[in-house]
Amino acid sequence: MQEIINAFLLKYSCISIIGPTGTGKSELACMLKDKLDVEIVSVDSVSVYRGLNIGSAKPSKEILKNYPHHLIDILDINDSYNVANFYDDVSALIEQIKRRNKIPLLVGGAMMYFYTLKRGGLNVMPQSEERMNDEALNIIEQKGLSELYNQITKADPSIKDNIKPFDTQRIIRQWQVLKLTGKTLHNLHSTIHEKKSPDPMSIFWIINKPHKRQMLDDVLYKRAQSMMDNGFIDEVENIFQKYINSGGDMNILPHGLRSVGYKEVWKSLIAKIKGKNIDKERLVKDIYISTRQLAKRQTTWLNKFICDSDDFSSSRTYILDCFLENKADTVIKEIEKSLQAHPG
RNA sequence: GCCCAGAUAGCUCAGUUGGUAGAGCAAGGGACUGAAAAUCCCUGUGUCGGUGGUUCGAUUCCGCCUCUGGGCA
Repeated sequence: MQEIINAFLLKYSCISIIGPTGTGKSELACMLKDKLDVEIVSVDSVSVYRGLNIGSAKPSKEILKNYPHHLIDILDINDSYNVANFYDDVSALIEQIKRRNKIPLLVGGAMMYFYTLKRGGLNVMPQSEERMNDEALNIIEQKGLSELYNQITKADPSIKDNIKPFDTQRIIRQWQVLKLTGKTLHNLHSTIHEKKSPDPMSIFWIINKPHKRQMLDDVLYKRAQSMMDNGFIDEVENIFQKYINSGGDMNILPHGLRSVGYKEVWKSLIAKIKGKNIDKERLVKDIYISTRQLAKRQTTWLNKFICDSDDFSSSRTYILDCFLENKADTVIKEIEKSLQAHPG
């Protein structure tokens, strides 16, 4: 086994298992850990939050005990986290893990996070600031979103090509960056990259997905149902109560709760306060639909990954059928094959 | 049995003073540089319940029928 690891680390920096939600990526990671000396790094924008367990499909406490994951349970639900934070964290982790002579195994479905690794980092530009977000939201409330949009497109009309008039989130971000630097994002994208680990050419990709997205439907429906059976509502309700008791505005979701499943349950808890009963069946259906849409967006990323890059036709990439039986063995075989392939 | 209200896109419903229709959601596709499980963009032919009548022309007006609510017996 040690030989494979040495050979792997000579050629690559990490393995990335990437795929839509519900395709068994985590299970695959654990199975791989049984066969290879890896350290698992979660690439998931929701599992980073403590307390978000059922809805994020986070591995159970027992599993985490035997199969520790980095970047899980590192934040409080009110903390914000973003690609830049992730990029810093993952870079540091990869270096540390390699130094321990183990293979970093990144697993998850946060496609933009992976995309950032694939393109070798972010351009240098200001951090997103909560304070400025509030300022922007204020302007939107008083004068409307169009006010911000007018400001940014006046500074650079070509922004219209990249940001549409109703894209609140991107408009706010662009407005911030413009205020802080006097430059547009587009300008800044042609400046220096923050170059950190890993080198994009040194990532071994495993794309874990079904042949057709629709093949996942059944899995996703059952998953929504079993979350409900396992006390998902209670999980969110506890967080909800604490949040309200500490003076939180229920109409403004804490960071971690702005995600599939959580936002649906949160909404029904607000309705419950107003005297409406929670229709569990309806909720399961809503969560299912929302999850399915997420899987669609993730698949669009994957298609882009697969289509527009030469990297992805190389020996560094393996497209794995997520419904296959012996996935771990298949992956190891592919890794060995890749190591035997032409050097470099 | 009688009275009233409905029947229009996969769903919820607008609408057409008569010239064969459009929103939201869903669905499908796409974008993506510090919120990304986020945010946004593009895509609408459907026997307008059936049938007969009036009309140049009916989804729209009228009759009958079927079904679904609700009320009265």
